[in-house]
Amino acid sequence: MERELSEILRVRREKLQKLIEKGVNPFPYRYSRTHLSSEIIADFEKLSESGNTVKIAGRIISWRGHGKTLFAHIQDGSGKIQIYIRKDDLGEEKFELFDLFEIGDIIGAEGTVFRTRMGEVTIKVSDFSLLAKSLKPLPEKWHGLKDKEIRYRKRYLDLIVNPGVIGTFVTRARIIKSIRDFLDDRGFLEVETPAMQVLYGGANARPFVTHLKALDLDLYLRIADELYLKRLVVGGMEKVYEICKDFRNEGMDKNHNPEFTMLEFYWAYADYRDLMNLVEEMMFSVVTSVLDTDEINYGENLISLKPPYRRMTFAGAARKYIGVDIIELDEKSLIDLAKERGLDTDRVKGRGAALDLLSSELVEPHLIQPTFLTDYPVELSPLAKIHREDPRLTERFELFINGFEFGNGFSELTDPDDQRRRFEAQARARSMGDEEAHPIDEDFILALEHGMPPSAGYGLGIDRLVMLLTGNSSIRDVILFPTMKPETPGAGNPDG
RNA sequence: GCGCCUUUAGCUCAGCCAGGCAGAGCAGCUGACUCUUAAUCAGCGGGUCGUAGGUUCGAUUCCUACAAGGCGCACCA
Repeated sequence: MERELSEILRVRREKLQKLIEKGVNPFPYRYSRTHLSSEIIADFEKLSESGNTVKIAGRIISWRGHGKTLFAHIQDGSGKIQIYIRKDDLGEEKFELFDLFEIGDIIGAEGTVFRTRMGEVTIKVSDFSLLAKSLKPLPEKWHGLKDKEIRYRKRYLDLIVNPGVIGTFVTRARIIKSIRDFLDDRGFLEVETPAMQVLYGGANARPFVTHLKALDLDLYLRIADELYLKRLVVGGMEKVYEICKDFRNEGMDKNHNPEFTMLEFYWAYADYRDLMNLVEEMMFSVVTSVLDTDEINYGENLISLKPPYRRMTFAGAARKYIGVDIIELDEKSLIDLAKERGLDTDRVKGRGAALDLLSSELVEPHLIQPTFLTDYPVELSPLAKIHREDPRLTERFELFINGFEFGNGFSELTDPDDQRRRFEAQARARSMGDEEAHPIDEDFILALEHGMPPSAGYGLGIDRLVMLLTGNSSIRDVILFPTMKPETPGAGNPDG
């Protein structure tokens, strides 16, 4: 230690030392608890009548000393409960030992259950032991920990002192479980595909690159698992899904973290219409099993996730919200239209990008209640099958809720020759400077050449779904450890 | 990537506009208190004012650069 410890830290070290001198192991091995705090509160009547002893364990989060008695709250994984300590009950020596404990310490306590004059369920402690000494002070109990930087960097503190944070991540886990249950129940098989790929694909995004020394080979972290899952459909896995991290080397903001969690599933012998029915059923199943309701308050909007969801074609929605049949326009007319509506068209390259801009800016914000936008222009969808009634379109849809996209699905392109032509169009866009355009994946085309059954596939950003169902407006609040810069330059280098 | 804002005690925040000994509440320490609950009462300690420069007799305060974070815009899921 170069710097002198502040008093607050020095006192904690001194208490640790005194405990050791008294023969107390400040970091023991185990504790047999009989109840969680929530169980004691739930079973209070029975426990108090029987007079049975309960044993709990957790962190001291508050402390109210009264001379020869003391109240404190102990927080465990299920909640918190008050303990009551009396010198008369414990004897002088034991009671004074408690003086060496403090807020932040993890202790075990046993005793009988009663209700205080103010009505709070409380444990009257007959014995206790130290389970872990805390050498750092906790953030304040009343204001909590507000500094977002510390909350994200030291999530453990956020979890200890800010009520509701654990709940967000419990909900997250339930959402993922309910998706698994839904798909498992319908015969989908969960699989794992490579996170490190020789060639990336399945989305338009810039990838991360890493290097495998053993093979002296550059590898890409996956931006999507689509092309691998479709290879599995070729191989006869007719219903597959994967929930995994994808990695995209792009901007970060409250809707984007460089690593994020995606669900993708593929369903052989179905088309995008079947898929929309399944997706709305899945969304309803998830929200009702997790929240016990099909309605969500998000911001100012009350959103109902009860099927059926509104379905509008891309062109129809544009006619309704823009008043123009944009699908009939060429690139120049589209850009003129965008400029006319005050949009920034500087970065727009190609007809597809112009259509995308118009829809994103002028249509999608209107889609508050769940809406499937269908039949996207072929330029925007290099992996989707051509529409059976209009060769300018694909059989693709995106689901919008509250103006944001909650998934992207289509009748999968299974014609290897058409797939090659689409890849080649992407390659041209790439050579024109579109860094996010799809690279040609010969190995994937080869797989299609062996014959892929007609299929429908869907992708859903899990983090955004968690945001929707937990009412959080930043992706960083639904990811336990969001990506952060190191506090000091070089702090991430293990060799110093 | 651009713009705006933030960074002061362990935590939550004042102070800065108009330069002059570094402040409060909680937490901590000492004492009182055997049903408190933001316990109360009396007293005490605690600071690299984000980092580095500049201006000045003197900088937490003014200026510049840098760093981290937040919000908005742009891009994306």
